[in-house]
Amino acid sequence: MPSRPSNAQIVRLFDLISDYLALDGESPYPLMAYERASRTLRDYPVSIADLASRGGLRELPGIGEAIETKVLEFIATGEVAKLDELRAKYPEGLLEIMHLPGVGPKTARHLWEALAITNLDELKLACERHALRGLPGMGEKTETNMLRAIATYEARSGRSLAGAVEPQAAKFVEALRAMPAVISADYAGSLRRRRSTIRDIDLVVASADPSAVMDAFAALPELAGTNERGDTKLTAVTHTELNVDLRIVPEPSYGNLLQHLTGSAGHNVALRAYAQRRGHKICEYNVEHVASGRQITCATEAEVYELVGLRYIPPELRENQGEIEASEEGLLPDLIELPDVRGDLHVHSDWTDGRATIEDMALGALEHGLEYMCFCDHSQSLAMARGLGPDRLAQQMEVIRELNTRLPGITLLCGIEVDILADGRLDLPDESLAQLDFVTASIHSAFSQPRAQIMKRMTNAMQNPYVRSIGHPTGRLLGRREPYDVDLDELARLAAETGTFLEINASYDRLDLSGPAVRRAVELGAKIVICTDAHYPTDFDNLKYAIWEGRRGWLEAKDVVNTRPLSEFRAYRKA
DNA sequence: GCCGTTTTCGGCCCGACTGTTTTCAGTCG
Repeated sequence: MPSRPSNAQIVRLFDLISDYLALDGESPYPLMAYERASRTLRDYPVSIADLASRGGLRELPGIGEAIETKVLEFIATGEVAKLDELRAKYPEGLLEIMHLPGVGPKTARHLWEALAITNLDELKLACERHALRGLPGMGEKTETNMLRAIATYEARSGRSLAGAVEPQAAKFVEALRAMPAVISADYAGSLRRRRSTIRDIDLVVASADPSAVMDAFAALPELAGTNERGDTKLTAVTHTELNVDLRIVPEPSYGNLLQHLTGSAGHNVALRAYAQRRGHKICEYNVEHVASGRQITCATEAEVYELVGLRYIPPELRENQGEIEASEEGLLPDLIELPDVRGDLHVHSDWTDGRATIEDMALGALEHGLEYMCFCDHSQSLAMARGLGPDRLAQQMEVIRELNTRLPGITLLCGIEVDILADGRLDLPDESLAQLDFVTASIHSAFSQPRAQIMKRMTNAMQNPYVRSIGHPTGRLLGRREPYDVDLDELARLAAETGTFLEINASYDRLDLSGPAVRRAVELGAKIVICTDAHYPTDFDNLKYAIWEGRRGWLEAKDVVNTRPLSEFRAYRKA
């Protein structure tokens, strides 16, 4: 009997089956069913194998008889016959190829059949040798685009989205804090610095009984297994195939270790050099006063910084980007916090690609303590999202205005996320835009245009008197799509000049603008709006990710327009 | 392959744009 498979192994099973079926030319609906099942299983927090063994699998949405049978087959035998059949027909490397942006199953299979390309390396070589342009439907541009896509793919290298991982890390911290032997617990590392992508979860614990903590931790149901275990350190792997490092120290050194493991490496090197010049030596267990040889342990991180003569530096700033100098000179920013945000100006509904009604989205915003919110559904050119033309937009306005009269506690505004078309025109006439309280303009097409054309589109949009903000200004999708070729400095200058706001989009696979871009934009005089781009009522929870990204960009509430009460927000005018 | 106050078959968000072409695959949220 094989050992119990991890959730990630089971999820991968169905990802593979649907990928191979796509190569095989199967109709799209079984594929969609496998993909849906895969998403459901991926989000399931504890052992799927246990659930399946109890016969509970079919209670999950999207799991029917066929998929349950395959999970049980996999648990019993470690194999699935259907997948083995498919594997025998196609080289595995085709799957990577078909997941490149701009490439699909048909193209991947075509490349294999016509040029015997079976993996990314061979594809790269073929592009470099211009072997693709001889094939029907492919040309010079195809080769360029594929080479760029391969480069992006190779750079992503196994990092996970912080927004997908943080809830799990927070649960680990909660579970640790509930253990009797635990005095303090936090996550550290890049997750604590609020990087948008992370490699693993670092957990730090203060306890006098490390062995008891490790025993209890290793038994948590979210863990698929443990790898190594010493006296003070344990490494494990979650069902989602994320590595978790647990470090345990005595309470007096907790601040030292937390500071050390939060990093970044660059920050710690700079901090130690700074401390050395002031006669101190910092290590992960204490701060040593070199002249006297006295070693001082720090129960809190703040003490570490105080001991070397610095003001406390928030984790988001610890990237060796001038934070030590700013701390020394008393010039650290007064960073924005989640409760500072009073309104959300980018919310979708089921009138386009949102998944909830206008009323449910409004209630979601109300429950999250927002004072105002603006519906900005898609405009007509985004047909797949059933984007709004002038007539449906007018109808939607009536619905929103009516609801606004009978929903106390929150003000509902009418807006649109209008597409900036490939030629720079907006997707709706000014007469429509003029009716609205707020207009966000976004690029959703022709991403690969040269910088001059992208900037022409941005300029046209920002110079429109009704466009109040630019949505997800660079279009990046973390780990999946590079930003379009935006000149950030020019964008920020234009934003400042025209009085157009720049968005921090809170979707955790966007976080666009990025922290560093925010810092630069504010330096150049741009004002920021922080928006969820919510498609579900629960998406208002994502606001915190945009706050984190903003904090990484040294952002203060005063530079964010939707931290203002509604009356002040309304008073902002375009230049 | 899943689902059902459309219950055991017939739906499954749906149309313009891009790069390459003369009929189409893939992408956009």
